[in-house]
Amino acid sequence: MATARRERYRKQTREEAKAVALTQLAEAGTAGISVNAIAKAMGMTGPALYRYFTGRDELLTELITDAYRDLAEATAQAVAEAAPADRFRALAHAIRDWAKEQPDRYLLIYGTPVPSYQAPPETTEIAARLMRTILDACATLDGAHAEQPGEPGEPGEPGEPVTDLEAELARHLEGAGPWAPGPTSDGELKGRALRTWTRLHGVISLDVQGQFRGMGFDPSVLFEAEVEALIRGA
Amino acid sequence: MATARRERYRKQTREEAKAVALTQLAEAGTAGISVNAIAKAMGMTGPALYRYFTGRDELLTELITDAYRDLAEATAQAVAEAAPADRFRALAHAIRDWAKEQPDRYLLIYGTPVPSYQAPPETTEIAARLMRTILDACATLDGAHAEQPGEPGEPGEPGEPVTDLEAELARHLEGAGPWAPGPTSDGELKGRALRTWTRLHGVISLDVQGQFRGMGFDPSVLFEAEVEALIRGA
DNA sequence: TGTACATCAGTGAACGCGCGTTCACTGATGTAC
DNA sequence: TGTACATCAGTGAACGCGCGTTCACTGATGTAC
Repeated sequence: MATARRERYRKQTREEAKAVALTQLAEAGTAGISVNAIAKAMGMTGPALYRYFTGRDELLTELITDAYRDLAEATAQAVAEAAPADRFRALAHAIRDWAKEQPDRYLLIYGTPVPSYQAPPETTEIAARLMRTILDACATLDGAHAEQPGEPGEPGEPGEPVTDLEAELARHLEGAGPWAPGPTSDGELKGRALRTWTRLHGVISLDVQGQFRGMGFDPSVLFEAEVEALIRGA
Repeated sequence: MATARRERYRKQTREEAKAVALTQLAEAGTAGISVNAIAKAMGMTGPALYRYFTGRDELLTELITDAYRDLAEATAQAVAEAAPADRFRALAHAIRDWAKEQPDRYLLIYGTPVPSYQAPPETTEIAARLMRTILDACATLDGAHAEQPGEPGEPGEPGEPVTDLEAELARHLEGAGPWAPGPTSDGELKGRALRTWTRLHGVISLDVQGQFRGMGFDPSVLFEAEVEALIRGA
């Protein structure tokens, strides 16, 4: 079918538009992403882009979901490829590496939310995928048992539907008491995952935002210290 | 002098403008802060505001430095008022409380940086004041000695010039090796302060950005856990 | 292989809008004698 | 207390700009016979 070629071109143009949008994001932030400017950069006029996106919001949404998916996939893959004992470290470094390579995309999803922009529910679902990978990685840490659905040995299988993380978290947390210091209860595991998330985000986001600039120390050393502290179970 | 009254009105108008700007910040983010709209909300025309600010950038800068100062002062005061044993907890809660009360101002200074906006050096200096308070609070933790200039007993004395934190940090870090696990060396103290900063920021920023929404757990419990972990020296 | 028709990509003009900023000007408020 | 002058606050018109989005239209690319 010749229609397939047309379809391919279509996809290609969409991708190009998003790529240009990302450079605008890097240069001028979310507010700097402009339909007209993207079109111009691609050598066409503004309205042409409306053949590919219903409007600016759809483009933005696409950028966001892409970023979530990208990060989740990169992380899941890194974890899957690592030896069992290295899984947690692999997780941490995968997230940080991704963020450092594409700071603007990281901030797009984990930075200050775009005001008056409501993310579609789809977004939350993809975001949960990363959380799931973190959970699995935490389960590989010493003493943690592995009764998670989706065996920790193969974390983040792509096709598998994401379990209802929210409800799961809620259940475990109210069941075991919040982060009870008992020996690796379920609540403990969830707490670990959450703390992993927040701590990694703490170092990564401040680093990526340039808040460490001029402070005369190596952010990656600080990051390493946090990772080891997490492994130590602190 | 009648001139004093005029001066007072002037200051008052500036403050009102900034207050309106803050509501705009809350509603539409940094990009939503508009000179014309602020003026209209105050019942005057756009150009009138140019009697009070040289332009939009000065207004923005003022908002940012105000936020830094406000947070630093609130924190320093809370620490100073606390009993020695409670200083660290007081620090942590002061920062979080401030952020939760004024999420937009917190994100203004510790969120995604305004693109193409260069903060004046003055900003860094004020930001260092908070870091200084954190350092002092960390020094009150078990085993830490207190040879910091500006006695930890009275942290954050307002008038005192901020010591060159950057150089200080660099010196200590290269001197003692980065966060050597020795018993409360200077490097260790600095590492603690940094980790305190990044961890608190991790929980606070994600919370304030609404990333925990719908996850079915109480963010303040997570925060508490992090504070206690920091005190435990983990 | 050729022709008739449908679908799609892209253009150019136009819409209303709000932005930051400048400029010349009017009144009001202050100061000095 | 009254008058002459200087300073300041605020207005209204105008500048150029870029934005998202719509609309009618032209060509090109595909499909069906």
